[in-house]
Amino acid sequence: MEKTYQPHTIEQRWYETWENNGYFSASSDATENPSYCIMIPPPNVTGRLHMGHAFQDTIMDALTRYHRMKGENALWQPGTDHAGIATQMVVERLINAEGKTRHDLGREKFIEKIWDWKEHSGNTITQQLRRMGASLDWERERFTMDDGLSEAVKEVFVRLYEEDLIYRGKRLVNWDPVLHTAVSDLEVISEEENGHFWYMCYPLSDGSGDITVATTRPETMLGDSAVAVHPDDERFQAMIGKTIKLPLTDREIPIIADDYVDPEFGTGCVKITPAHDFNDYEMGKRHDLPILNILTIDAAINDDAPEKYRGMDRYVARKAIVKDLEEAGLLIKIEDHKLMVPRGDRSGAVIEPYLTDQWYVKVAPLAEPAIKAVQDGDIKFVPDNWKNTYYEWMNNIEDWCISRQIWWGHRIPAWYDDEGNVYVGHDEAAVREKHQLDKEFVLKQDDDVLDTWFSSALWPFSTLGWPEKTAELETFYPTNVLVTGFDIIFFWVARMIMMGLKFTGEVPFKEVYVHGLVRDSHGHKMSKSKGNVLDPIDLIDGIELETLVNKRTKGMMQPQMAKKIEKQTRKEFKDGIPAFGTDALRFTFAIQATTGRDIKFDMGRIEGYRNFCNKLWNASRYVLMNTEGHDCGIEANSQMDYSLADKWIISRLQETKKIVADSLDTYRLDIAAQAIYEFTWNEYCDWYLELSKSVLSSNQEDTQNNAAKQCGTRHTLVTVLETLLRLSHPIMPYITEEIWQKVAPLTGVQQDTIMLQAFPSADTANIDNNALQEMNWLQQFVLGVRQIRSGYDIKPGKKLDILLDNGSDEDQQRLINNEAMLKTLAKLESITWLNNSDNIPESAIALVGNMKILIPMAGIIDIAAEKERLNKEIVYNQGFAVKLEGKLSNENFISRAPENVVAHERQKLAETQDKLKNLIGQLEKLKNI
RNA sequence: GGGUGAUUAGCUCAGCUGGUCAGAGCAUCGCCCUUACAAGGCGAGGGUCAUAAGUUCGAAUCUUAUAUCACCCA
Repeated sequence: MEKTYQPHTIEQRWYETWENNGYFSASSDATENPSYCIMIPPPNVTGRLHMGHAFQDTIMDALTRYHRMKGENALWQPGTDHAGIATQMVVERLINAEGKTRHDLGREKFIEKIWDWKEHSGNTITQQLRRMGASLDWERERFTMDDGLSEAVKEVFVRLYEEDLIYRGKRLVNWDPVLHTAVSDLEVISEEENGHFWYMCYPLSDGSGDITVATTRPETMLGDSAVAVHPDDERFQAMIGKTIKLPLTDREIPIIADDYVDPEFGTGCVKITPAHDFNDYEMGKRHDLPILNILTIDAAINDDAPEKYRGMDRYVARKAIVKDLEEAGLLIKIEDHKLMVPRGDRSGAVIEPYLTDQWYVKVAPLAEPAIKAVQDGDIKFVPDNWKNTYYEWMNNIEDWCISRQIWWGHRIPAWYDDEGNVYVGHDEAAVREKHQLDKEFVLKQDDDVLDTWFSSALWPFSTLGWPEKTAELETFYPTNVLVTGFDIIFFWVARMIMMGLKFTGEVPFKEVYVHGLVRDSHGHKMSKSKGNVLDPIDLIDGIELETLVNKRTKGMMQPQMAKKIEKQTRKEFKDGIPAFGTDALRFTFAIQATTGRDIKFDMGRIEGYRNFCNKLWNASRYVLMNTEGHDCGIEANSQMDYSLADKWIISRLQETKKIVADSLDTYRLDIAAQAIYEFTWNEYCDWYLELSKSVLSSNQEDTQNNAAKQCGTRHTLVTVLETLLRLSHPIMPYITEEIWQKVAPLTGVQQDTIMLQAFPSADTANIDNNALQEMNWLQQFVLGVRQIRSGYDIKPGKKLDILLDNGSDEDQQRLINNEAMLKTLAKLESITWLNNSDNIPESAIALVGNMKILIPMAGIIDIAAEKERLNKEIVYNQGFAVKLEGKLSNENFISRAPENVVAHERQKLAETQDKLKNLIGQLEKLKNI
């Protein structure tokens, strides 16, 4: 083995081996072992792996590998979604570069181009998933535009339509005036921007006065249907019911009262534009106001507006209208104002609430059983309180706009005749047959496609072959757990639950594990525009500073930010990013997978866990160096004798196994990773390996006895390591496989891969409480000597002669058992029990229980310093004793606290008092010198 | 305006079915290149658990209020 851990030399090789040997494959046979299934939240086919994916995939892979090792028939289902708008834009850009538009090509040719693109460049992310070590069953990879999944989409659409759960209607949607399509709330990013408040004067029709309204969008006044005031607002009581002569138009609009209006905000009077604002739309419906659309699909003023403004872009019109109002003396003032501006995440254009014909899913009837499934516990959220968020949304759910005005996606299976009648069916032939329309009868299919989330909502069962009754559905549905971020509980999780229940009669998954969102080390969201994005692949492979700067600053939406980002990047990553390897990255994610909402990704941590990988690597090197070519206790005639250290580490291993398994079962990957870290470093490496050196280097006369001890130690070294590797494999697949290949044969196991070995299970019979206690004694002993050694700058290499006093029979026996180990670890030349008659030399003292460890001072220890050290120790213990005494002298404590707690406190006090007695005695002795 | 969550060592976070004068990693300080590992070893320092009341024999942990921050919804 190499002297240091080199991740890149092992990772790629093992992944190929695993994939090529079909180790990721699940069986479709339902009668086999219990099944375990996780659906990957399908990444966008145009996407690249980001930190959120890497985090989420680490969790899913760890769970999948864990269950696979437990012998379950584990399927982690891979696939991607077709990401309607994003994909269309990617390919459109390519065509634009050739000087053409998609309209030059036509719909069919353009879609062919997209498929071409998908074939050749659409799989970046699936390759990146492989770099993460993800054990997805690639033979089952699906795509939301596959034939099978498209079949499922059609089936669902038709059935929902036939049950009146899909309808076509004219409603306000989020409209992207650049892309010319409706977009979902998820695709609209609202951010605060600088704007203005325009105060406009609206004269009353009867000439009795006027009213001032404040608005952030003056151009929408052309579509005003009313002015609203709060019904209790005394200032405007007299005006309610009167009308206004709307400036710049020839319309009259009413003044209405509605308690939605906030009298404190602005002037207390709100202009109402039902066609161009979601709140106004609702108010318009309440008051039966006319809905006047004044914009075109490009967000220019349309022909229903006064002639003067027709054809003007919304912002040009804004200027013109403000100017005209000013000239008419109707503009009161302009104030600076910060407001939330909604922009399309793809186009960057300001989104318009816009009145269009769209297809909708009537959600309320579907939501009811979906709410009940969670209430009844058929689906559990982890952490549990996310169900509140779920209920909150489900109880206030609105109909779902599912149509999009783009070309790439599932085309809506609806046809129109010349009179505009609509026919819905699986395909045109089915429609003709059902409605008995003959061949000559002209039908035209709806141009729109379905929202990508519509097909994603079917993902848990469409990937398994639904609507066919497949073996896969039988075997893996309902799936076990959905792993997802809380940001899409509404958009995706809820919809999968509704669709799953509706079409399969069962929940799509039994649990929803909701994890946090990965942020930068300051807690900021990672975004291209902030220039704080980390690419997981760069953390795995490393990246030069210049390349990183380049990557972060090129192709920015706001190029003026580039300088700042460059500076910040150069400061934070002076030497670029070193290659940490996949396992270190995965471990970092796992140990941070707490129940919190944010994961702040700190470079210090990944570096620390890379070091942990190196530690494991080198510990393994040590084990191999000391076991290869020796009897490790797997021969039939091996004689083995276990030392205290052997029994102790085996006991601790059982406890660790239990914690890891329990934690994985409850989605606490952080606790599992922490337990692995602590066991490996603080127990196996720091104590056990050091103790083993004492046994393996010993040259006792009793050769047979000695051989049995060494054999016991070698056996423990390899078996504990082998178990630890299996225990760690779900989180760190590569390094564990690499080492396991070398270690497993020494335990008598010859197998192709660690992936398919049994996950370790705790055996409580192997927990030796005596060994745990005795080991604690040994550790206290060693620690006591080391503290004195360090306190007096005694060279680590200097071997000490120490004296023991005041020991019990047990202490004496323990010394006999472990003398060799103590000498090795504490670097001791000799250990001698004092007799009463002995002359006690001036010494530094350490206590193990009541036993005193004395290190004679002759020349090495300063008396004044030792006095000071003792004093400090005494003060500390006195403080502790006072606190305990206070507690124990409290009547209420004695009478009300449980007996075992009281007993425990009494015992602590007794121990502390003993300790004080010994320390004070020692101090007195030194004072007398 | 409504809701949810957070506030613990310089930094990043555990601990929260109340009971070892509060734990880890990183960072800091001291000694050490001891043949598994300097990406290391040994030892040390560092916190009135946001604030204030309350419940209790006992509160980081439960209740209420306040402050600050974050996110979601309107």
